[in-house]
Amino acid sequence: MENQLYITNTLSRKKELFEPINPPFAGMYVCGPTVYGDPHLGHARPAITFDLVFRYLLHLGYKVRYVRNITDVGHLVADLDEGDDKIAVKARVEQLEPMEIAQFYADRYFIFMDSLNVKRPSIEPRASGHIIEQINMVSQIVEAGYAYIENGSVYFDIEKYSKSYQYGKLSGRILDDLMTNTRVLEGQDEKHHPADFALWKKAQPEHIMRWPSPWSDGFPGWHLECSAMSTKYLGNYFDIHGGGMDLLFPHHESEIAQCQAAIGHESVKYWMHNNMVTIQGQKMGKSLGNFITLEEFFTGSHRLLDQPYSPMTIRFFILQAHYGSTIDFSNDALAAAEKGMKKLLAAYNTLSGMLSQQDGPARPPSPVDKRIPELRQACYAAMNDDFNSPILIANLFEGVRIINSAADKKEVLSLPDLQQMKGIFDTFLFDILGLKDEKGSDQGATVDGLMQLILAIRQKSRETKDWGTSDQIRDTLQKLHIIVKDGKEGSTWGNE
RNA sequence: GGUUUCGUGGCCGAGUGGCUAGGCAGCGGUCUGCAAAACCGUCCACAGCGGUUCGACUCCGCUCGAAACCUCCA
Repeated sequence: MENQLYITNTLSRKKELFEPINPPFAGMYVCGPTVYGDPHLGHARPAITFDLVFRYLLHLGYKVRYVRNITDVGHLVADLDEGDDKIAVKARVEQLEPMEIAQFYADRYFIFMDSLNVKRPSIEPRASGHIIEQINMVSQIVEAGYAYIENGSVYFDIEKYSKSYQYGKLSGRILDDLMTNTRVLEGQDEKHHPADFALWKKAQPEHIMRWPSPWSDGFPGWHLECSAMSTKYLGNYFDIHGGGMDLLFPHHESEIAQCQAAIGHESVKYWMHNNMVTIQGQKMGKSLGNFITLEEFFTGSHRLLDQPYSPMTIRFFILQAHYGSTIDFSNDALAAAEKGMKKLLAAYNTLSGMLSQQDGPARPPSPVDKRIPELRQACYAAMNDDFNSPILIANLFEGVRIINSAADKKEVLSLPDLQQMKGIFDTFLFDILGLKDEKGSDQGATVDGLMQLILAIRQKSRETKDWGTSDQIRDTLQKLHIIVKDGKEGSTWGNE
């Protein structure tokens, strides 16, 4: 029980035991970004959430294929030209090729995800590269009788589908409500029913992104790419499909219907949804003028920000909440996250220092502190309980207390104890939570050597009680954002 | 209006029918040349009203409040 992974399945809204369909393989598909704007905090949340899932499944030994798409085509813009394409609209404004825009923002996305230490998925397919697969899927749905063709466009027939299957099972919606509550938009008169959605749209003459198909020159409907690409790379039945909660309806609901209609059965075993990031209690969005890009977070250049926040601070901030909860952004919360994370990393460095000084006075070699295996077990229990990263982090802080107590000589840990503790941090803090120490990486060895020299000189001045020199060194370093800490076994340094 | 998710201490954020979440901030101590850090101790909770129960922050109902989705949006 305690060594088994449970996942909250949106379909059942319950925690279910994770049993992969074809162990030791595991397939996961996550809805990726639409690349028409700079990545913001809202992009970071699902990327980090499913990075955590990816990392943990890998750690458990699964051979994971993680597919995350790039949407570079296919989203309709309802409030502009009907049938237009979001990327094409922006392109026309800026007088650039649509693919140029998509490429630019896809690259930006990759850069910022890398800085957040989000592992690259196994495959990152683009919708524009899978038009044939999408056309094939539309054909399958038409042949199965769950779609109709109007004037070169193809629509999914919700009423027909609902006779055999339940449209709305994922989001809890009822078709009757959809009938009465779906707003009737202009230009939707081709639809037989307001809830029907486009599988293929005929392109207007001025529409730039278009492809030939059996029905018309046009482009695929919004929900199709994920169904086509997930099943192409993961098979007709795969383990996990993830995404933001805002995609539950209609996107994922429609994916279920498309796969059911085209393949004859559903394609996803576990649905996972991360909750939203809010700013001052509201979802961020362009229209609200409150969205903050990742670049603005890293540079501190947005008016709502008191200071820059590093990528790892953002990552830690997100992981400090469970993926199923909303997290509300504030400067106070981010500053607190930053301090907490630094404390965690500092303790790890303390631990490494203790291990590197093992040649010195003998530590008791054998007695193993039972708190340490218990801690490891508690860490696994947290992750197995629906990827509960906040509990995992709380457990690691328990480890921090043990480490610091030992460093303070309040208690003694044996060498195996220290090594085990280090193993826990290596595994959970770095491999699974995916944090990393941001202090200078390339020149790390050089800087460290210089600092050891400076600290040695300062130590001499302290021994002769030359407090002026000692404080001068410390104060000057502080201006360079380097903090010197005087401990019982000499001084150590770290970045502010 | 419908669907879904929530309302926890100064801030963020877990969790549970009776047993300490954790972080940040505050307060008191220990340590220290001073400082920082660290360690120990400590204050501040479970929106409101009913109900079930030996006992509810945790279950049920209602009220109030918030968010997301229902139209592209992570």
